[in-house]
Amino acid sequence: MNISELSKQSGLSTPTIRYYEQIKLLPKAKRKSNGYREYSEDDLKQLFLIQQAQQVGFSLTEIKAFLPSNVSNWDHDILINILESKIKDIEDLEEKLAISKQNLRMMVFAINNKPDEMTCEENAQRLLNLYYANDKG
Amino acid sequence: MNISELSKQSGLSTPTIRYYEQIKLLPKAKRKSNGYREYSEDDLKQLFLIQQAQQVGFSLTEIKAFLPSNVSNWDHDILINILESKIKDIEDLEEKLAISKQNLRMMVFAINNKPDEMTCEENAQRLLNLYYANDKG
DNA sequence: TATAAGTCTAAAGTCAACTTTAATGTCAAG
DNA sequence: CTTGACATTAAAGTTGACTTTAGACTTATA
Repeated sequence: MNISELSKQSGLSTPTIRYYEQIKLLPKAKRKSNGYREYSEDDLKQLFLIQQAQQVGFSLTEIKAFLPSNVSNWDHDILINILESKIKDIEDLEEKLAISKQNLRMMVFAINNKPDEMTCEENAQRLLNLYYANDKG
Repeated sequence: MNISELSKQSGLSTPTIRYYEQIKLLPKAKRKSNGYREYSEDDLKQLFLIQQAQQVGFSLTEIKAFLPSNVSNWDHDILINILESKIKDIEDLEEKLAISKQNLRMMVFAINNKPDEMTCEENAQRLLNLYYANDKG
């Protein structure tokens, strides 16, 4: 498929795809006789994989290290180590997310239950304190 | 406390703290007679809160909207809506994280169980396919 | 066959979130 | 009373991840 088709299917703009090739996040694309890039389903898979990794907070540089072409050059134990450290990163982030979610829920609760005689300003301060009480204790 | 003390306690550099004031993520700091900024424990709390929000993927612009001073100006229902949409964002991200974690675990497993007669290149391709089998089905 | 839509490259521009620089002022220790 | 650590500002520079621009070539449509 041409680049615009890959763009449609992947949800990435064509300049982004060319940019990924430029920074070697994608291998140099095969070219047709007219010089146009030609892509396969595998390229599409790669792009989905990249997007997924990006969404969970990995930088393009980090992702680069995980491309199969790179992965195959690696020492088994080092690779396992890196993978497990990524799993740990994710678990750390999951914890932070859980805390933040709980804080947000508490804010919703606090706002819904603001005592009538309290001004908005006072309530705001009260929220910040609640937030912190939860955060630290 | 002075800016360097706040820097130490918060883990943010002094230029970053000044930068946050500049973009109004922090209120204009009180000044001592000599012009030095003076901070309190509340400022430290704010910085922790900002860092926490940042870690779970909110931009500084988004965070700005949640500072108590801004929050107090808001319409109750809109505020609740925003908070709940943030909770949803977090839940979406949690799902993605779970998938990525599972994928990483599967890669670890696959690497540990690579058939002896397979080359690294072949194994890499096999991993990508495994990754995708999991991803889509 | 002209015109629009798609492709190419290289280079410049953008935006967020900082950091660095430069030039200057203040304070604490010897 | 000077030296060194800390403070101030405004402005420029950096990095990551793209997007936009400009000029040229190719392909599909009216």
